[in-house]
Amino acid sequence: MLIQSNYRHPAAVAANMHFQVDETPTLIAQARPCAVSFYADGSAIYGQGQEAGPLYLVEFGAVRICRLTADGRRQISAFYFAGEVFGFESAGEHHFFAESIGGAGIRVLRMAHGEHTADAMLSLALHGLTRAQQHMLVLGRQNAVEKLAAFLVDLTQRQESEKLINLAMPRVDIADYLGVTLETVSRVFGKLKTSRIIRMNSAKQIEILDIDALTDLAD
Amino acid sequence: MLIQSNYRHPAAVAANMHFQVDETPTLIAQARPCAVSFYADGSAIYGQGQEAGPLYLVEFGAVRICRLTADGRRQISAFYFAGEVFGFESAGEHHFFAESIGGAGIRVLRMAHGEHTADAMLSLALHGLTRAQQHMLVLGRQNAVEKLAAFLVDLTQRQESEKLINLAMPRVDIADYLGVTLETVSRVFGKLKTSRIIRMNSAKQIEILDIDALTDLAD
DNA sequence: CGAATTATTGAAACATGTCAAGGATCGTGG
DNA sequence: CCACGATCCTTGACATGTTTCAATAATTCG
Repeated sequence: MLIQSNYRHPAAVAANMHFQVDETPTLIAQARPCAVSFYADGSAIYGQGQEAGPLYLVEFGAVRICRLTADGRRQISAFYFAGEVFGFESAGEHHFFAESIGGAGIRVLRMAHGEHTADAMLSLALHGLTRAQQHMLVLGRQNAVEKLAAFLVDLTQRQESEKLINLAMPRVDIADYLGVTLETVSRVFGKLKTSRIIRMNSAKQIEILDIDALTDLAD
Repeated sequence: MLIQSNYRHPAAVAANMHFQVDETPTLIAQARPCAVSFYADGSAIYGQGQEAGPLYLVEFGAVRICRLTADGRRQISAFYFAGEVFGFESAGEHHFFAESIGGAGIRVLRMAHGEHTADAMLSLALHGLTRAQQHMLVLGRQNAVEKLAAFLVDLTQRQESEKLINLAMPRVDIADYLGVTLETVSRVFGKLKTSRIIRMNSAKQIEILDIDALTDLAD
């Protein structure tokens, strides 16, 4: 009928969560040290149905968390970048896929049990919940321009540079994150360009020219 | 209809627990007993910016969790019914509103600190996160018919009766939960009626005639 | 019973999706 | 280093689902 997801998935999915920066050192300190694994572009870090347990720290690159409908439409619920932790799930098995975007280095954090660990994880989980609810507002109540503005503002806040954004993911991933099509993403980028709000040095590198205008659009 | 202030034992409400069924008794056992408060239709149980801390158990009635955009658009991120627990937030202050729908009895659960409490809360938070992600898929990738079907299927699974649904909330709340307008909700109800998938005894009472068809639509 | 609220239905406008073509970019091998 | 194919991105024209605006009907409540 309607809304078609851009990306037809071959198979995998992952977990969920967002990280709380403050708690990350605590978690890492309590984890048993593990080597960093490299995941090639598109490869699954974990998948739906797989047993959950460890957390994952992104050392470099990016990760997407996604879920599919029966007919292959895809929703990306979150992106994770260097320094961020993901992999939360209900104790038991994963309900989503976690996949590398353009190649990523991932460190596994095998958590010891204990009160401190539980507190740190709770804090992370609650933070993720808050982010998830914010994203529901974007998905349910914002138009395409507002969605993309919100996405860009989020990226500026999570990355080092205030002005320059290097998009790790292709348009189709942005589309599936925002609940639109990749064509719409492309068109909105065009509008933001002609409005002099952003400038594009290349398809993957965005320069923020007017962060106030962008913030206003984002809500 | 109203079960006024009669405390329902956890075991008795376990059947319609939306959150992790197993953990609710644990939480209640660890909470210091508090009286049940009544919140009139539309009144706030807590609001944005307010300090978070306790959890809340719905004794009767229903609750909506919502957030507004700057220009007044609203997104409801979750409903909670009798026997369910809500009030999770990042430690600190609430980022959303919790409001009574049509009058609700709420018991405050003031949690002790400790490992068991943290584990139980973590479990609840992770479950909530999984639900949030599922709802993102609905908001971002499903059309109006699929959205409403998913909503009805969810209700049948959370309420006692398999066939009869008593909608606690008005059409506008359903609309704001599903990210559509109330007119669209009404029109989709009409389609489901003419398709013989549901029947409406009144605007608030829905009879499921073909749960398989509904489940198929929901995905 | 009447007023206020809530729900339904219709017609038209609009945003976004769909389909299609062309252009840019990237990586690889000659 | 260039050429080539594959992938990714952009843009246009048109179709369509949903919103918007408006009017009527049903329900609730005092």
